[in-house]
Amino acid sequence: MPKREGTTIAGRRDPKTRVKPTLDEIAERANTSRSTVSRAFSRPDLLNPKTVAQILAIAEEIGYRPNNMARALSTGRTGNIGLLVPDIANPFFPPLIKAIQSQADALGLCLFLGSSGESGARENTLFERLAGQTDGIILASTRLSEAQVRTHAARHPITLINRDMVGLPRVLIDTQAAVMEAVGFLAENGHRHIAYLSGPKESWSNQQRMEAATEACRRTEIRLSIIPLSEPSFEGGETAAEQAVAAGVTAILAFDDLTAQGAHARLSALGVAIPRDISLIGCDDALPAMTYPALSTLSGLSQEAGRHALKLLCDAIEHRDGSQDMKVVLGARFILRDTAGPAPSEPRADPIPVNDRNR
Amino acid sequence: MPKREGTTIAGRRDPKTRVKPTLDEIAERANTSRSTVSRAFSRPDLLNPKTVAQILAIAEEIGYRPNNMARALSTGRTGNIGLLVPDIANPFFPPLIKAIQSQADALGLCLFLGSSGESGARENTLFERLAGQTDGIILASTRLSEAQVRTHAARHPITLINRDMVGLPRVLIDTQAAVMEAVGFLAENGHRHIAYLSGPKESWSNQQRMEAATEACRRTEIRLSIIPLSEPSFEGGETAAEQAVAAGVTAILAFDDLTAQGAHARLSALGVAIPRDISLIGCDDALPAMTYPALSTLSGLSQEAGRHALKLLCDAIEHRDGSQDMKVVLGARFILRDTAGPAPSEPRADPIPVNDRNR
DNA sequence: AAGCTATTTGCAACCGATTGCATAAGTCAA
DNA sequence: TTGACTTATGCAATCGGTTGCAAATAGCTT
Repeated sequence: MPKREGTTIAGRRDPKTRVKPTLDEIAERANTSRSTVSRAFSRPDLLNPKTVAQILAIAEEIGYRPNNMARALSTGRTGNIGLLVPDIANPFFPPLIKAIQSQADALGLCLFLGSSGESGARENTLFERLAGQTDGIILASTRLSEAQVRTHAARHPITLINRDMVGLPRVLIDTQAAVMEAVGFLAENGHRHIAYLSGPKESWSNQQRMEAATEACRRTEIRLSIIPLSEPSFEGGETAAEQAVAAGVTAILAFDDLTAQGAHARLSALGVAIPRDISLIGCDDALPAMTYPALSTLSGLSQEAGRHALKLLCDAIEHRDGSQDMKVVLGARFILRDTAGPAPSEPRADPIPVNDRNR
Repeated sequence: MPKREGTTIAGRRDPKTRVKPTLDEIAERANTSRSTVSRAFSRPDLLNPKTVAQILAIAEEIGYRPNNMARALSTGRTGNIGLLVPDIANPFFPPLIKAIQSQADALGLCLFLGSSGESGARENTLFERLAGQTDGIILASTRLSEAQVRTHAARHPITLINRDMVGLPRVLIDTQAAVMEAVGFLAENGHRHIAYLSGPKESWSNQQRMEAATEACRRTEIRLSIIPLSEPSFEGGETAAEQAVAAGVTAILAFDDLTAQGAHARLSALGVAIPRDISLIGCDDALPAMTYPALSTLSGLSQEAGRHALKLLCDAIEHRDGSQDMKVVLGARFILRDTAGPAPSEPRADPIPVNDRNR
């Protein structure tokens, strides 16, 4: 039995000595029962309007706030949702989190946020902790295996962002077409050897991009060097950029904007001019025009993704029966800004090409 | 009575038809009572080790997860904490959120995140919603009035970040000395008229910075133009930068890094070279080296702030009695990078000064 | 005034845990 | 064998709500 303020009388605690007002206190003051007070909030249509008014007035007066946890225990609905991301500090996520938070807010839902630090194990732990106190969870760019995700999905409503699994509600930002556009642009501008800075293996987005880049390079007969990032961070981008330079590429396609910025910084430090010597293209448009020169990238759509994800999650929570296969695909585009241009050997405005374009 | 899976028998629901395992199910299988099972988790020292082992084995076998909300209802402890920020997307906050999340995680606490969109009203609503299901709440850069904060603090443990209120636990990032350093640097480099892009009125940080800038300019006899930002965002910075140019300043001190980046973008678009024509200094070091050229700024310390804040909050939750006046102050420093330099009329490496430095 | 339906309310059993108190079992000395 | 202590366990109340069902009251009809 919890030790708290208030003395005990027959039945429940004496309302007068209680600190936080409860239904019972209102009931006593209104000279009615707990059930009636409860209904004044949840089903006022069942009650005499005068009764409702009186109860609401008293509630207001003593500053009553319904206890969410007690309600959840009784109804099985918590009014909370969870969001798990690999890394809050990665600029791709804040806009997404913001979109979800703000929409959840509008729906009267509270948001739990977890950052797994790119670790599947931590993501699992967080999921377990949150599963008990949420109605559903959104996994953004999950690093979990398909089996793990399915296990969780069997016990708790889930929506995925940037992970394609049949049977689960999911929102996908499709960057394949955009990657092809980007490679196409590079091909047309004389690039013959480019690098792709590859992100986490577990990342669906990374797989998609790598696949698209490979295919596009095959078609345009461009040589592609795939350089794995030690981690999808600014520092990872710095290191990888150096390897790209060593490989002798004229353009770099980075896993995301953060690594692209890391690459940018390192290249600049090495005296490599962008885009004169090397063209640089990011992904996600997470640092919109926040960089100078403005980074060429693939449009992000993280906010739209967040909105759709919450919508799908709510649907999934509603009719838990329906194992309907909901899938929303958002198409990204290539955004040409100032960090990508012609290959160095092919001067921009020079009427006389120095090199043979088809060598 | 909630309608759920499972048939009802005398007393509680029939454990066999239940979906989520509860204490009762374990109790039945272990042929013991609910209390014993409960103690096997919370006070195993009170039990026969063999009993504990058996119970844990069964729990493991059937995949038992304690119901957090039931526990919270009974103990009054939720194991959750809340964090309210004005804008998740402002790059100052993600590192702070990340630090808090990761430490909360280590303590086994779950984190609710709310973004108020710079609105005090929404912040209030969020607070109300979270108060019922958290043990305490951290308010980062709150936009609430002192009275509002005190009202909340009277009912719920609170810790403040970047808001100085006597009697409440708070973590302050003191940028005044850093602002003075920055202004000092500008003075020494020949700047005679600078602008401060001023953030939200409710922001303590903004008040601090404005105050320090005013004082430093008075001492160094620099003219200071205070330009209020329409909002503390990239766009706000763009607009304000234009006004700063119109005012004819040679240096800009921005409320934070985000607005500084906005200013940077607009200045570049206007053909103003940085730092040749105008020096630019941000605040918070939120975009560390993520910009090019690297932004001069005041060190952020948001992660340290987050860590301290969670620590203070936990203390406040422990001994709720103690209205001890805890205050942690972190001192920021001026970080000179590439966007600040000599005033334009005073050439950097020119051995023959064109203007009189002491004019 | 009796009969019947429609509205309002209250009773009491839940939700899934925790925990004060009492009882049962085990240990040991006399 | 028995009383005095420990040590382990169980009983049952409690946290603060929700809700199925039944009882009470009100409103109409004839």
